Amino acid sequence: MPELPEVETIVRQLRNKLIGQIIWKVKILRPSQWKATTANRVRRKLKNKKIMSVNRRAKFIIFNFDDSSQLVIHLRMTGKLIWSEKNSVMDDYARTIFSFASGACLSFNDTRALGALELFEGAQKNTWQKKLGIEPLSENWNVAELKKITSTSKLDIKSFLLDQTKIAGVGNIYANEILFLSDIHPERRANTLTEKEVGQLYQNIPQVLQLAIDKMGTSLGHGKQNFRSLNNMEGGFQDMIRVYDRENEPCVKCGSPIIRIKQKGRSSYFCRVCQK
DNA sequence: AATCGTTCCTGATAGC
DNA sequence: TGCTATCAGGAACGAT
Repeated sequence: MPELPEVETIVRQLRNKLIGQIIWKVKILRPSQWKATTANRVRRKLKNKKIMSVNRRAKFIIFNFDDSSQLVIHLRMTGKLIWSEKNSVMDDYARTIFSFASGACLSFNDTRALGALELFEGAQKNTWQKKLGIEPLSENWNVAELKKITSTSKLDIKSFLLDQTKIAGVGNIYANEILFLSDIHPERRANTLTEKEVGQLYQNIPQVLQLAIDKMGTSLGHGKQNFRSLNNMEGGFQDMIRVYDRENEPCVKCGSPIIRIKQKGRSSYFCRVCQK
């Protein structure tokens, strides 16, 4: 499941390929994944646009075009991007294929088809990200703000970490890992955390995400839902996972079995001895 | 305003 | 073995 580190990995790989490319044709095999528009409109609008830059905000991938419009892609659970210098390799799960004037193409593959694409232009530009919270790896990341937003939230801290309007980019794997490293029980209410615990989160959130970027993400999962970055490249952070998907396995610190619970329909994994 | 439950989607898996 | 029911979960959405 692509979270901030996985999306950042893909964005860095895409930059090397996409900047300067001009869209020639867009083949849409699953129109429902294009939000608020029709396949015909997408095809018409995107033709001849030149990609000037590729960026990330939270878990969103952004293509900025020469006319200042932007294409925003969210991979959700199983979205993948496949780059080809020549013709596209057809795949059962190809949902939208971008062909470029250079002859290269980029295929958006998505097994579960939960991913979303949207084109923004003019006044709508950047409105989509207004609701998103602080970026943990940006200069906006500061302990005073983290203290403020935790102290005013009644959410349990695990759900807080997943709430994109609070902190942008953390998903289920890293939320669990961050709480383990911070010795915080996932069911603790955000507004009950001590100053020391908020300090732990302040350090561990960017630290875990940055380490995961260095490892090019986490390739954990079953079969076709396993994460791969551009062109099916495997990440390396799965070897460093301490609690996620380790139910009943021994805690790496104390040896007691890792517990699994559900919070708002999401699995949480933790050590009941180490996390208070 | 903040929080909660439901929905989308399909391969993997558990249980019979 | 083969079938069926359940699960995985990010975020939009409507309800509270």
